[in-house]
Amino acid sequence: MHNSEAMALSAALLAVAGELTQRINEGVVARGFEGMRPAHGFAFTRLAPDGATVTELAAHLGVTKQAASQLVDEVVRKGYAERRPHPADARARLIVLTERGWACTRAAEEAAAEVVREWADVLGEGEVRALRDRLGRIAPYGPIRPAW
Amino acid sequence: MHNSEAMALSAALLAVAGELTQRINEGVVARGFEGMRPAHGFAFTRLAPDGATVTELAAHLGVTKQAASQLVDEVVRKGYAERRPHPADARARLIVLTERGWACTRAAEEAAAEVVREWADVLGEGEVRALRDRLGRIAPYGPIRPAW
DNA sequence: CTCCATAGTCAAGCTGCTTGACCATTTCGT
DNA sequence: ACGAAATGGTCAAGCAGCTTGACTATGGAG
Repeated sequence: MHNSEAMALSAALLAVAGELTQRINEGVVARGFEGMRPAHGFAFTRLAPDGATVTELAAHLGVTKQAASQLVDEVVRKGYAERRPHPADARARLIVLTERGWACTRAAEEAAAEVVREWADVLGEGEVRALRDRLGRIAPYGPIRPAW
Repeated sequence: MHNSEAMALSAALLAVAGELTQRINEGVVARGFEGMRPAHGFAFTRLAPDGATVTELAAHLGVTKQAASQLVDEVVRKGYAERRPHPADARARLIVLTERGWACTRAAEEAAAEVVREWADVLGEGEVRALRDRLGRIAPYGPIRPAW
């Protein structure tokens, strides 16, 4: 595969990723969750199962723990999460989503599903599943980083 | 397709896009082009064919023309591009890549090809081509936006 | 020729991130 | 068991990249 083909793939991938992020965020805001940015959503996906500490969140987002703490301040102030004492470590705090935080997460899922449905209209359902499987096989493990 | 499947696809897509961006940028820096950020690369892809004006660049990147002008200042100062008088409009300036700018673009292509080759090792060459084709069919036309 | 739109820049301000410093608690080495 | 080092978290200051607002110079429509 030539370099120019690799660039074409890269460009398409980044364009699709950029549009997806923007569309999800717009969908979330349109559903009444104002002032939310994409980074909040990525934080929520880490907090969703059982909560997380600030340090874990920082690692997930690929930023310093100060930046993560600041982001937590913001979502706590807006009512999407709360800080609880950590059950096993008195230094740490467990950040967990509130009911409003869960509602916002569901809104993001709906918005994502809308975009994916448009892709299915173009590619067909099976192709979209194939896309998911293939991307899943090359997706890295590390922190989620902004595309640029 | 359920919402959770859409989210799985979205997460994989964004993770892959984030890693690709980071790896390309690291590859560019490792090849001796220090102080380059991903945004520079996206600017270069617009400048590459025949140059562009600041306003066109701003539209391509989805930022204000002041921000684009500032970015041009930076790449001009670093020797990757230069401002020339526009052949058809005395208000405008045509921003074109220097030889060093072209070298940097080639370095980005090599770095991208390296990452794509790793994908081919996992998925196979045919699957990667299929990925490119499908992403190309759902890629939007508008400005290239940062993933978040 | 007049009037408005457009290309570009200068200046000021904001936001989200970084680095550096610090305290409280846990964990490790002996 | 105890002191030292590591870890979780926050406060504070600074910075980079972006925004809005204001302005000049040129182009184009009537």
